[in-house]
Amino acid sequence: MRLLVVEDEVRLARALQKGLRSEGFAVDISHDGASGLESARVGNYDAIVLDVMLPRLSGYEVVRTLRRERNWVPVLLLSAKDGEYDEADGLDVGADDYLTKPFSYVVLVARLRALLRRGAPERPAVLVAGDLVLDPAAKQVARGDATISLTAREFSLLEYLMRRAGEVVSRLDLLEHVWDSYGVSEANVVEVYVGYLRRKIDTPFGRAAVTTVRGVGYRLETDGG
Amino acid sequence: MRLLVVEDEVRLARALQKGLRSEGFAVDISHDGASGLESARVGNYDAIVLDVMLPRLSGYEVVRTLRRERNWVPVLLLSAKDGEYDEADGLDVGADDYLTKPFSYVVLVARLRALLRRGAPERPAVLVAGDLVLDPAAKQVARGDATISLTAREFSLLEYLMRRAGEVVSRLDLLEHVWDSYGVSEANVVEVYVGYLRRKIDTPFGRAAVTTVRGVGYRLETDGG
DNA sequence: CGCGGCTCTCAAGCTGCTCTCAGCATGCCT
DNA sequence: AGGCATGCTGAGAGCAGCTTGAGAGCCGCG
Repeated sequence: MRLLVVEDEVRLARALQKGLRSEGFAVDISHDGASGLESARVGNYDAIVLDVMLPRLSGYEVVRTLRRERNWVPVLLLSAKDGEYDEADGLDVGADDYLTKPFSYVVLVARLRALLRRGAPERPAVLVAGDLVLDPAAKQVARGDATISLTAREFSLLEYLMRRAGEVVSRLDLLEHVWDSYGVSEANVVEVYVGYLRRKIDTPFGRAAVTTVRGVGYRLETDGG
Repeated sequence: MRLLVVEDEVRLARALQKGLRSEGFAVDISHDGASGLESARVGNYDAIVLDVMLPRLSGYEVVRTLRRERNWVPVLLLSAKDGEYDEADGLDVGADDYLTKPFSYVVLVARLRALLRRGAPERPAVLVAGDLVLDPAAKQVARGDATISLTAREFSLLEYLMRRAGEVVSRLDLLEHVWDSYGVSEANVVEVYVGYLRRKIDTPFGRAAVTTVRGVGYRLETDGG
């Protein structure tokens, strides 16, 4: 089992390396966010232990970036703060587990083992379809390198379509899940909003992620069109 | 994403509804166990937030009943007690996650997101006949590597034929099952549509998946022709 | 209080799907 | 082979369903 430990505090990093090695892990160390990200990309690790407070690039940024790049290596976050916000943020951002400093070494090893057992999570925290990426927590959408700004309604619509990517989703289904008021709305809200969405995520890129299936509904292509 | 919140404390329920709506969820409320169960049954929710201490029917009972009815909607339990027994009970009973009151709103949202992420419903199987593949959920058809675009009627026709692959299906049978209106249609709709279908799934590939059985009907070859 | 942005309604216009009809091709029986 | 029955196909009318633009109401913000 090959681990990467990203931790700027040198003594703690050393201690972890030594301890984990004695548990039988192969352990590499990075001391800042940027080099940690770089190592994570190329290193083919079985798991990563990642401090949140890091120079150059925070642990959050590192996980988020990895997940954007569809790298689902198990990540265990370490944070000095113990606010609830941190935990939530970390998990939202795509980490798999979380420990607050000061942590017990034994607990760390136990959690790591659990992570490795579980393997990479089958479902990432961000939704991906081809070059379309939607981050529910950050409320952000990107196509390729371009960040796309959506209104709340447009975002919900795209999120639901992406969660059911590949399937045809009916208008009624959308009314029920994206608009609270199922049956209340008589008019063609759904059509209108699909139109808005296409103008933002399809037209500028000359590709169609959202397909109309006449008489049935709409389908988001799993390959992003 | 459509959520049901079952919580008897009116102010908390309101607050949750407001907050979750601002996150982009569609939120319904029930104030007791019995009506919550009823809503859960018919509401087609993506997830349910369920208080344990409820009038008329406890949260435990609600989950237990749902699971008995083979309803696997993701459920997050909320409890005022914080003994470990509760958690175990809740999870035993079939809940997917658990929070103790007082809980952090941010954590609730993060856990909900995790639940929704996990709750990917697996798609129903596709129909296969030789190199012909039909996906009812995606409303898509492929022959070998080529994706074929069919109209709604053509799709229904092929789907019915594929479900009865190998059998000879009569015109009357098709009128009844593919065209709602059995007997209404006097003309040769079926022939016409079989024609359309062949032009799309047979002619371009130089093979005949649909065979005419004179005086009887049509048969879809199990080996795709 | 005015402004801008978001949500939703409405109506007009267009696309392309569905079905009919008529004529042609093919198969079957004597 | 001839003649009848059955199935196939091309053309086109009608229309349901989708798209789009314009604009009204509403809310939050300065």
